Amino acid sequence: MTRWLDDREIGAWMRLASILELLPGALESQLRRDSDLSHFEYWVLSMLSEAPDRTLRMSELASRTNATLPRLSHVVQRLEDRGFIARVSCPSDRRATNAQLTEAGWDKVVQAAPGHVDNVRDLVVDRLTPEELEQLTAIGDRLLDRLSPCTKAWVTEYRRPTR
Amino acid sequence: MTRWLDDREIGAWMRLASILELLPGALESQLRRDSDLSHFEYWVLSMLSEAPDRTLRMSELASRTNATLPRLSHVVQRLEDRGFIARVSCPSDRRATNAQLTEAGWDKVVQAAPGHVDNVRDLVVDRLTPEELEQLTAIGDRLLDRLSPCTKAWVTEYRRPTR
DNA sequence: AGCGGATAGTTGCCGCAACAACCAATGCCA
DNA sequence: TGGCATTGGTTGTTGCGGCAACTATCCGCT
Repeated sequence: MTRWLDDREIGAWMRLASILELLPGALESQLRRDSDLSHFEYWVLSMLSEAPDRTLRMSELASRTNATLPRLSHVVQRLEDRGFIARVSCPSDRRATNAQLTEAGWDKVVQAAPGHVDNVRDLVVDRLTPEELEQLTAIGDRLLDRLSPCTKAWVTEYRRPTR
Repeated sequence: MTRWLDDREIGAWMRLASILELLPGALESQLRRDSDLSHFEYWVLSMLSEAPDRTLRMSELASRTNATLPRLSHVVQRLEDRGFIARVSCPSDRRATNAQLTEAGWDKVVQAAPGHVDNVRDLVVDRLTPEELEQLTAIGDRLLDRLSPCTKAWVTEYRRPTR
């Protein structure tokens, strides 16, 4: 017996579904235009830029970017071809691969970050009051509990490194 | 001078970005598995099923599904090949095309809807309290104001048709 | 009437994502 | 130490989304 959505529930869901459809494109187009990066590529470079020694294992990088390993593998491949990342086989466990940000990759993030952050502010952060920002955080936690508990765990403890 | 994100802002943004990455996949996989439809295809069929005469102009359908016209055109093409939609050139304006849900298309929505709604409940609606649902609605409105005002207008006035 | 611009859609091409199949190294246990 | 399941990644194929170019119709103006 299906419980259909009532008007309140539908309202919330349609808004979320619309955002799901619209926001990625808005993020992509700025990054593509200004830095020739996809949002996902930016995320990958950004995570590496904050990691100790600018290096992460593929599987760790995958979990921090919410990607599957095959997807990440392809993306890292392309970023390596462009000279932003180097792949180093891990000596202690030779199945594993470490992805390391190159100097050029670091420069790329540094160049891309300001425009991207401006865009995120313009599209999201600055649209919301501090209360709404907190509400969004709480709502996000609820949804991530179901979608991917380990993502939630990692996001919850995340602190921006001091630059 | 870029204003970087502080810890609260980053927290909210990372949660939203993660949801952007994870939720679409979770929606897709249920629909693909149970009904061999993408989430976007479902949305298209669903909008048609609620329209008068089960018919909408391509451009109107595009705006209700937050799609570009080229994208919609491709998708409708495939749905037509599968027998779920018929395209009829509009007599009053022969540039325009009307997309109409066929009987088979109607049956498809009817068959797919319960599982999809269950999934939406499981992933989103039932994870949130009534207050959070209202907060999500308000936050969604704020973001849609910037992302796509006409989408917001349409979503705001939307009411589920009585079945 | 007829020309120019705007509107409505379609088509072709390219790039990325999902999935499955695959390979290689490791750990475990007989 | 040999066999086997597990883990960590990579590769190949397929299908969808985005963009740009194109066609066809309509509208306005002279």
